[in-house]
Amino acid sequence: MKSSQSTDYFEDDQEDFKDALMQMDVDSLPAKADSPTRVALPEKRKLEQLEEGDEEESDVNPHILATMRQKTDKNDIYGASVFGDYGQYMARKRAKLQIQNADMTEKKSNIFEGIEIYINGRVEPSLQELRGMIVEHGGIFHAYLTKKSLVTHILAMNLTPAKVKEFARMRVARPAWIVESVKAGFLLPWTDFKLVIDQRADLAQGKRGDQTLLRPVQASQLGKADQAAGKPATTIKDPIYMTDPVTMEQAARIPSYALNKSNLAAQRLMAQPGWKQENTATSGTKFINNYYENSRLHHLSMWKAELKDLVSRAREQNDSADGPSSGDADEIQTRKQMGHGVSMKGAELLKTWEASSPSKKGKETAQPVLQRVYMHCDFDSFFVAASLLAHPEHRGKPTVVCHSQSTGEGAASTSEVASSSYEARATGIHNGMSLGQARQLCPEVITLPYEFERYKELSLKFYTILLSFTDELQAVSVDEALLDVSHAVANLKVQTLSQDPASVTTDFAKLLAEQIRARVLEVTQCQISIGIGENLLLARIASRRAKPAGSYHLLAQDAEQFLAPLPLDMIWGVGHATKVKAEEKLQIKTIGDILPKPRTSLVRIFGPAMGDKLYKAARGLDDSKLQLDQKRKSVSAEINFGIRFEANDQAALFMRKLGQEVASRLQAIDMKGRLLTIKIMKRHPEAPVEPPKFMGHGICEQFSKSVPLVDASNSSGATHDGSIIGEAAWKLLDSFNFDPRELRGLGLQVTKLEGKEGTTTESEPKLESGQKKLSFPASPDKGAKSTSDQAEPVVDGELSTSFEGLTAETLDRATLDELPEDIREEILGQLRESANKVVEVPDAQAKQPVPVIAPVDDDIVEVPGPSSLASETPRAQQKAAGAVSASNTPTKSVGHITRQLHPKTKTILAPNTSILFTKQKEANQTSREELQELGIDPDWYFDLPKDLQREQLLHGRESARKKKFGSKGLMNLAERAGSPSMAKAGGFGFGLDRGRLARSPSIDAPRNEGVKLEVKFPEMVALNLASRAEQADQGAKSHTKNPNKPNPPTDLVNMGDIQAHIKRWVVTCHKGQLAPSPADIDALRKWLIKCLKMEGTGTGIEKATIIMKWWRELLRAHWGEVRDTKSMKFDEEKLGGIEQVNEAWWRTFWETKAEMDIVVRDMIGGKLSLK
DNA sequence: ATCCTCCCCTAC
DNA sequence: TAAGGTAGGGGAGGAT
Repeated sequence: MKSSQSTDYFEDDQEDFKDALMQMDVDSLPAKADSPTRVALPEKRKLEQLEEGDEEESDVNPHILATMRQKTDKNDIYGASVFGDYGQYMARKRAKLQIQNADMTEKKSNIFEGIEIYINGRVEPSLQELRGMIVEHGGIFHAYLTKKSLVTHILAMNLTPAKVKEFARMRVARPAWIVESVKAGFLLPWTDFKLVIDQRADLAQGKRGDQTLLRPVQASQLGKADQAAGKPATTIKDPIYMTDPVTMEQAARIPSYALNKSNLAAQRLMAQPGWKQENTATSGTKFINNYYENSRLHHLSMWKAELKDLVSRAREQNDSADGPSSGDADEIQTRKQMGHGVSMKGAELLKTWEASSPSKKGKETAQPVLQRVYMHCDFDSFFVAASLLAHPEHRGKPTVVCHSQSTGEGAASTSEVASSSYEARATGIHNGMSLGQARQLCPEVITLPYEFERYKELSLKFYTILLSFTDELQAVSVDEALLDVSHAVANLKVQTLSQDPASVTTDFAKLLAEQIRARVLEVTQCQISIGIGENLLLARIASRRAKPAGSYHLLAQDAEQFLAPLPLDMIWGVGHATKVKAEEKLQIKTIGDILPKPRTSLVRIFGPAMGDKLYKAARGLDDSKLQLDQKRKSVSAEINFGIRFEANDQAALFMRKLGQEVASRLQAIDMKGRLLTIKIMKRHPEAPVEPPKFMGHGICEQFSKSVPLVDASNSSGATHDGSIIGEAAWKLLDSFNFDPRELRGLGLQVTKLEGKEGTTTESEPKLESGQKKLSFPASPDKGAKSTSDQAEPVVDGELSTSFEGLTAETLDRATLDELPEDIREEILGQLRESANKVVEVPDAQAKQPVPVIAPVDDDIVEVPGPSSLASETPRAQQKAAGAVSASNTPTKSVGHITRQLHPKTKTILAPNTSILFTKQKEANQTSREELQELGIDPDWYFDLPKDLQREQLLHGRESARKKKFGSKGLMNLAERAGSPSMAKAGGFGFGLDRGRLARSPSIDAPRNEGVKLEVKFPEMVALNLASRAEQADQGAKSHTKNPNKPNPPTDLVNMGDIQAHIKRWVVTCHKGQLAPSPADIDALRKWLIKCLKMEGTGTGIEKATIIMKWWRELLRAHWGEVRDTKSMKFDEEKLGGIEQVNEAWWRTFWETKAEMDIVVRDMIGGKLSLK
């Protein structure tokens, strides 16, 4: 590993800080040390922790630090400094860089950047050697321990009792930490080397855990002594990792795990029937919805599915664009020509060039092989980075993202840290630990709430950019992707060489990586790191080394040496279990330890696959390929949190709801399954009734069982019927005869999937036109109806936050052309605007990638198929339409804009399509007949004020036109999830938060509701609630897209009117046993959100609260409470009918509440209270 | 031998 | 209060 390849920080903007630097006293750094001695690596370490190991910025030199501190109140090294906020943060970064550059001769890396160390007592290696290593790799050595706060860590091999006490709040590590980190090339978690004074062995700990943590450790911040009883205070982090201890074995790994300790707070709450009913799985649907909305892991999974689909469709689009059907795909073509990776031209040229070059000869000439280049790109502490965009004041401070926002100092929160800033990691905090543990390590740690919406937006931007470089991309997760940039690199090389032949020695892969990084930083304001390698193994490992904020090309020739000192689980696919097995059976601790082992031994112990993987990995080899276009093999849903039943009817209700959940997910991707497997977690007899983790499952025994699913209406028996699945699920659970009170986790998985017709594997045969095979059968695709007389497809909001949207907004020209001119102009204008935002400098600068999203989707273009489909759900329609039109007409793209790039607030307030179209000025002349056809009650209609009548009418017409495509507004999750686009996406909805939102009314409730009643909620302005500023704001952005359109109605000026309006809505729907229509829901939600955001926060929130309470009361009065355990016996008709409508209403209510909570949280923190 | 089922393991 | 999901790879061992 050559340091020359190490990360480059902010190489672009150094000048800005010249002056800042001038003021700084840049001392020469100490001399270098000699090579470290080899030391065994600690056994536990996790990838994430390694990542954590790299730290963020801070000052390089004590003098600078001191200077900064002088002007600061806090001693916190990461605290505010003279430069203030973000500016200073960046300044320090640069300052550091400058200094490093100035000292280039000595500096080997930045491994210890931000680390300030004091060495206590005699050490081995010697103090001189350690000091050399520290300084040489970017750290700061302190000869004296004047002010403890200036030192981030202390190195020692032993401590006197007095010192133990003195260093009680410090991080004390063994010298091996430095030695091993240098050897590894990046900062290893210091906790792995925590100095243990009293050695009792200890051992491992939680899997994710890293630490070998010991107990008496330095008394460090952690905690006090060790734990002994399951005091939360155990040593350091006692991971009560959630996911962790499920079995007794796992629990045993966690020294501090309070096996016998019950969570008293939880116990107390659980004792309250009311609380339990409201907050545990006992409440059924409400709990499920709420839970999934807030589960980060659930979101992670959903996002991944969506992104895979996004990428899949992007590739598909490109494929067809390559084909003969050039036609309208100009955008695609353009992108291909401009982009780096799409065109093969460069690669071909390069092959030719290389083939003809003297060095390459022989058969290669005939078939030159393109050098593979893979990149692993991911964000640096994604969640935190995302939140910091809105809270720049916290930059540079130890920050974590978690659910609990309680400020209580002593609060031993069991909320899990999902993401931590590098500053936080420097204190020993790491992802996966509880907030309580984090607070022990760093009492002043700042907690930020989740912002799922934002993550998705950033992710879209990220993927959009990546796709502009290459479409050979594998979505790994919301913040991570693997790229095959072989062609892009080749292109860049050819391009550059043709202009500057002298640049042969340039590392074009790294050059490209920096271009990508710069682009992502520019667009997202977040740092990503990129690892480069000729295979996936190397690329993934290189990205660790690249962090934070850098890129690193791990050359094959250096691979073996680079990998040797790394812990086994740095290898992708190797986790805790494998690591332990390797150590126990073969004494293998590092990747290098694998080298002497024969392949046969490895295979014998780890099996053919893993054995071979390890054997190759040690040699830097890996033949795995990017996984593109995988077909779905299973669909599942499980909840292992908050499961606390009293009786079987509650468990039965839950299983049925879960069955419906799984069914919904199957329907969303248009698949059916033939095998149902249930997974049960039951409290371990020796585990406390209430585990340490609040509402957690604690230590459990697990069971599973499967049964074939049989759907009489389908020849193969495969089904996606919620009733069938739900009933089978309950039977399975019931067959175990478990005491319902002992259940702690339940899950359902459906396998043996098949597509609409035939098996998943081959559903494409039916696609006629021998076009290229569409990799994603379920994806409808761009077959836009040329004849659509329905303007509806041109949506804007719809894509907005959904991933598909990201994809690109593809507009059907014909559709567009049919729009009234003013509206068309408006849309095009917006698109242009967006485009400009994204595309840096339009035009032909051939080298800059065009950040335009791949023209993937068609959601927009999608038009409902023939009327025969009308009776199906929106999703089904989409699917069907897609299936039919799939390979024919290529999409006509008018523009590809990523609406996602718009600021969040805008997204939220942006008018949805329905408004757009509704606003068309048309006479509101109608007849009772038409009204009835539109599902509007004539009497009610004529009672409305004129403006409202118009709204209603237009809305009704629009709805009728788009039939069930209803929710186009999509600004809110709910709709998004329910949108047709999502359906095809294969994801279950994506709502930003929860798929189910979207689905709610449209899927779970009886069909044909949506169109019936359309209630248009008045614009905020009309309520006189909005301040002048708000009005101005609205006028400027969120208002209507049609400038000519007059302001909305002004009749509803008081709360009473609004309430009456809602009442009408609820009552009318109740009469017809209709679920709320997406359009109405959207309208109400938008109204509420606007209300919340009004100037003078308090007022708006208060009014919104009143409305919510009012709505809730109406629901209670007309629909009653949802959870009626009595009527829970499975009755298909019931579930399929009224009960579902009922549920749809409640779900809508709670989802709306959740959505508002998000807004409120962003505004003032906390949630909306409806008490 | 190969396939199927029931797991465990891993990743984010 | 907290929100410990979800999908795919693959191994062990039995059925074919």
